[in-house]
Amino acid sequence: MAKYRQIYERLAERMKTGEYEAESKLPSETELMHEYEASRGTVRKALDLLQEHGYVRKHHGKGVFVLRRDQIEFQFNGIVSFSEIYASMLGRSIETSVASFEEIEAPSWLAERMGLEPATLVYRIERVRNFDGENVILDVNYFVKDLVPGLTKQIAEHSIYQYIERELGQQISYAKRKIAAEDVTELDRSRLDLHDYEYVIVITNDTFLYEGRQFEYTESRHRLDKFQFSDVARR
Amino acid sequence: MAKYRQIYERLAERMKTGEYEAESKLPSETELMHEYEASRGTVRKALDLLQEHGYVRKHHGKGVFVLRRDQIEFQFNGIVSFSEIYASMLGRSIETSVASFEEIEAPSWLAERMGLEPATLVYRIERVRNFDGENVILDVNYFVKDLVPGLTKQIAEHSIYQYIERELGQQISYAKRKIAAEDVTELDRSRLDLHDYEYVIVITNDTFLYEGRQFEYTESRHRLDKFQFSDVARR
DNA sequence: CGCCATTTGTGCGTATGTATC
DNA sequence: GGATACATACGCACAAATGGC
Repeated sequence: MAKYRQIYERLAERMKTGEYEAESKLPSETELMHEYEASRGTVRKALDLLQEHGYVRKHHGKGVFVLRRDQIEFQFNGIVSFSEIYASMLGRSIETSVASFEEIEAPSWLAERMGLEPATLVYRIERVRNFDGENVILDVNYFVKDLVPGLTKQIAEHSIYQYIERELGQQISYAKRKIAAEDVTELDRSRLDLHDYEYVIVITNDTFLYEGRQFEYTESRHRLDKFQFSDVARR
Repeated sequence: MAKYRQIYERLAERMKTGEYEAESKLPSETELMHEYEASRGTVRKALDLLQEHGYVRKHHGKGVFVLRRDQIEFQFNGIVSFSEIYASMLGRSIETSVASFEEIEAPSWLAERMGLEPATLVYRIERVRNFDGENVILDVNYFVKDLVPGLTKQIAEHSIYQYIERELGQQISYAKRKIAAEDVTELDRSRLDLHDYEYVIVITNDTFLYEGRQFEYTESRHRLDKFQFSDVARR
């Protein structure tokens, strides 16, 4: 591991254990240089990384200050599937069932949205998330077959992202998300236990690989009362 | 302006105008050194910044590649007031009216939530956002008076954040956000044109200064059909 | 396969600028 | 003004990944 990463991890650990207390000032760059026997540039890279990850805040002329712990706890940032968030927030797990798994030619609206050639093959997957005996979330995923080959129903029952990153070795780069309320559709009614809610919260997700190629479009449709989204925004 | 920022801006501009095309490779660090008469470290800082802001992707041993344009458009990340987002998305401006402005002792639920001493003074502000002749968003803000002194109704009519950062010189550090649907309240009915929607989308916002002190709690209550939230998540 | 040129990644040392106290 | 601390910039050396030969 790179030296600046080692320093980063060591410092992060000392903040987590409380050795460096919240609100306190970290040793100066010069002190850290000696302590870790590194150059100033290396120490600075470690500190930059700590700031980027929300551990500390640097202040020109004053020093580097440890931020309060609770900031780091709610790191729902980045690309996480919403069911994961949901599960972790409620402290319970969700049962997932694959309601539909097919290989189709991309419909025209999808091809246009994703910038695909006509007739590109995609996997279309419907997954229903059951919580406390009720179906409350419907995920409809579209994956480009060329970019995510070998997807199976078994994989879909677990974590597709894990498959993409670990098995295929593809690096996911970024996702565009949109959240809005929509009228309930027939599909929603057939898959979810909607009671008499007339609206669902829909999260659309366009996910891209590192070269900027889009490999996924997903709609995550949540029953109104079971939807919640959290994140932490930083300046 | 720092040299690496100048290089960053120049390169970003050349990508925006299409001089550097999407998917293409940028000149190597050595070439950029000569072109901008800068050291390699400086060029690298500019490139790092470009990557952080989603313009390019660096690849060890291969080069730096321009990402597709549409990625950069939706940069709603960071801390932005939701009305700003909303306005920029529709390409029109929203009219804001301050429906209520008072200085009160923090109610107990708020004191507990924000970790305040009992009887701490806070400003309570209600603002209504009118779009196309309809009141569709109600913002209820609570600001700790000690941390945001001198707030007035006039300031609330414009940008409170701007006041905090420019006039008070306070640095806003991060915000915790939550989005969920809630039943319509009496207050919603009295302030908004709700038609017969029974639910509103509520964004709660806890905002902190750089030392980790919370100075704001806000609820932004949106009529269901007028709510939309976008962001870009990066790994 | 190995070798090599290219390109980005890491690390060091140094000098100077700027903010804070 | 002086001391301290972070910010910027330069130059150099070597490591590691990539791709062509």
